[in-house]
Amino acid sequence: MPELPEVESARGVLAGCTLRRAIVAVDDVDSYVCRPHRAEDFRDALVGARFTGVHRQGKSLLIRARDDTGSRPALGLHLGMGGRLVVTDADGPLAGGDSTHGLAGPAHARWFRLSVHFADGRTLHLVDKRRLGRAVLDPDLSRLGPDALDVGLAAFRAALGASKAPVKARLMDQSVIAGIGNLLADETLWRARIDPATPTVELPDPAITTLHRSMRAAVQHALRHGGSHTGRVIPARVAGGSCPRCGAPMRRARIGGRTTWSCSAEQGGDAGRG
DNA sequence: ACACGTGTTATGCG
DNA sequence: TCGCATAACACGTG
Repeated sequence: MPELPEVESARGVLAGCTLRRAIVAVDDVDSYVCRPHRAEDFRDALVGARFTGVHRQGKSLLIRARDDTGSRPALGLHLGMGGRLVVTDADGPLAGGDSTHGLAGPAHARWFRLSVHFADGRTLHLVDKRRLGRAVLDPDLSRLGPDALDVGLAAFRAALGASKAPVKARLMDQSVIAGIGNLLADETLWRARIDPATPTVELPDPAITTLHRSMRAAVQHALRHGGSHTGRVIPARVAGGSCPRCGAPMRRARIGGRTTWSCSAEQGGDAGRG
């Protein structure tokens, strides 16, 4: 699930349920997800501290921590392809829990990759079946581009640059714009009526403006409606699907290494160019 | 059984 | 060296 909207709601869970509580134990059970993993690393860094704030850039989370004497290493979390954050207390899921998935229950403990226990009985779990998520200390976010949620038009245009790469690959490149994944990229380009295979350098100024507006609209829509999967073109990303706007057949391709769906009429050929 | 996937990174090619 | 495309990672799901 995790693209920008899902990570933003995870940020809300952290900010609402985990701040200012003393950390009494840390289970960094999965040395593949928790990196670098030297024994006791996460415990030494966090036990005795409290989370003081949560920052999100793109799909990355940075959780600042401190104790009575000063700052501690920050905890960096990335949800990968399917990770989630869940907070529980003695009565069960408190936040981030999902009634359909029920990821907080004991039956799902095998997918807990990192757990942070607080003095008041709450526990934060990183739940990740696929183990493509990551937990690190003092993460380096310097290679991330501007966040898709608040990047302005001028910065957006500058970030895209005059690349020969397909515009969809540029949108998904986290060092260009942070937060856009496969679904949001398809939704953005569909809203803008731009062929995802168009070399970025061939996009005229008006198309860049449209693309910027469409990206922000796609992200805002996903934030308000509960996730990247709520996009308007997402249901059409199936074999035999048709464009929700014009009814033309949807076309499947592989761009930037990811399955890509676009409208064969509105996003074909020179649409959005010239 | 087999292909696929809402992500990131290392490797390979021109 | 630069920039882009692909493979690899891990594992549940259809």
